[in-house]
Amino acid sequence: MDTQAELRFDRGDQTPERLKRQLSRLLGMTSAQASRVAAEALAPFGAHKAHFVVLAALEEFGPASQASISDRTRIYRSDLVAVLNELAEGGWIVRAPDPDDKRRNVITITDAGRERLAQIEAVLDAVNDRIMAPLGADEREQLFSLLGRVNAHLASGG
Amino acid sequence: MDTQAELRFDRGDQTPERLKRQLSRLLGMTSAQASRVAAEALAPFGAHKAHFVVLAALEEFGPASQASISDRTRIYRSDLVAVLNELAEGGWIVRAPDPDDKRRNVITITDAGRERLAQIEAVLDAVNDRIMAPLGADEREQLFSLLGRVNAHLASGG
DNA sequence: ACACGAACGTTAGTGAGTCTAACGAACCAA
DNA sequence: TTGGTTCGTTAGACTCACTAACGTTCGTGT
Repeated sequence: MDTQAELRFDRGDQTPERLKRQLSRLLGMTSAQASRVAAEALAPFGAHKAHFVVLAALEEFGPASQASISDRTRIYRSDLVAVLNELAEGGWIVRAPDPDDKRRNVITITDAGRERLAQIEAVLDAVNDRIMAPLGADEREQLFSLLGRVNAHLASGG
Repeated sequence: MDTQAELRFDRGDQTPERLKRQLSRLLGMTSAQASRVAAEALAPFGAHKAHFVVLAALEEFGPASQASISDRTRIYRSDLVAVLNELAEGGWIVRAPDPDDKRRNVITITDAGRERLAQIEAVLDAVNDRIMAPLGADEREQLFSLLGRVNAHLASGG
C-alpha cells in the first residue's frame, strides 16, 4: 500500500488550523467523498449520475428536447449528447426528430428507462442514507436546509 | 447571452424533485460554487487555494519535506511539485536540499511568504463570510459540525 | 559488507467534470 | 429575403483528483 491510502480527509492535529476554518475546503472534501461513494455504488450497474439526472427529468417533465433537458439538469448541451447516446443504447430513452421543428430531437423515456430510473434511485437512496448515517432525521433536514440556503444565496449572485 | 448563463443551480420548479433529495448533488453544487467564488477572489492576486494550503502548513508546522507537506495538505506529491515551484518563484518559500537526507528537500516559508499567507487568508476569510452570509453565527457552527461529522464518517470508511 | 525494500522528489499521463467555441441546419421576425 | 437565434453536434481546453514509473537515496536485516 501507500502512505496516500486514506485520502482527502482531515488529519486531526496534522491538519493546519487555518484549513479547518475554510468552509469551501470542508465542502469540497465532503462533496468529493460523497460523489465517490455514489459513483462507486452505481458503477456495478454501469450507470452514471448523469443517467439518473436525465431519466429523472424525463420522467417528471415528460418528453423534451435536448435543450430543455440541458436547462433542467444543468448538463451542458455538448455533454448531453454522449449521455443520451448511452441511454439510447441501453434502450432507456428514444431519440426522435421533432416533426414540428426539424432542429430538435424529442427525447422520450421508455418503460425500460422507468425501470432503470427506479433501480438507480434505489441505489442512490441507499447511498444517501449511508452518507448521512451519523445524522439523525432532524439533523439531516437541518443539513439540507442550511446547504440549500447557502446554495440559493450563491445562486442569486451572493 | 446564453441560456446557460447561470449555471449549476437549483432551478426551482424546473428542477426534478428527485434531484433535490440527493445530498451529493446539493453538496456538489454548493461546493462547486464556493470553490468558484474563492478562486475568483484569489485570481486578482495571482494566488491559488493550494498556495494558501501549503503556506498555512509551513507556517503552522515549520520547515518540512515535500512528503510531509503532502501528508498534511492532502495535495499529492506529484501535484505539489508545481505548487512549490510557483511559491519559490514568488519568493514565498525556499526549497533546499536536506543535508541529513539527500532524498529530501527542506521547504521553508519566508517572511514574504508569511505576508502572502496573511494576505490570502484575509481574502479567504472574506469569501467564507460571503458564502455563509445568509446564516447566523449559530447556524454556521451547525453547518460546520454537521459537515464535519459526515466527513469524518466517510473518512473512516463510511 | 551488502542486498533489498521502502521513501524521496519528479515526470508523465489518466479520467472525469466543467465549460467554451464553432459548425451547419432550421427557425423566426423584420 | 435577409439577419439574428436556436438546435444538436463535434472538438477541445482546463482543472482536479489520482496512478504509474523513474532514478536516487536511505534504513534494515543478514
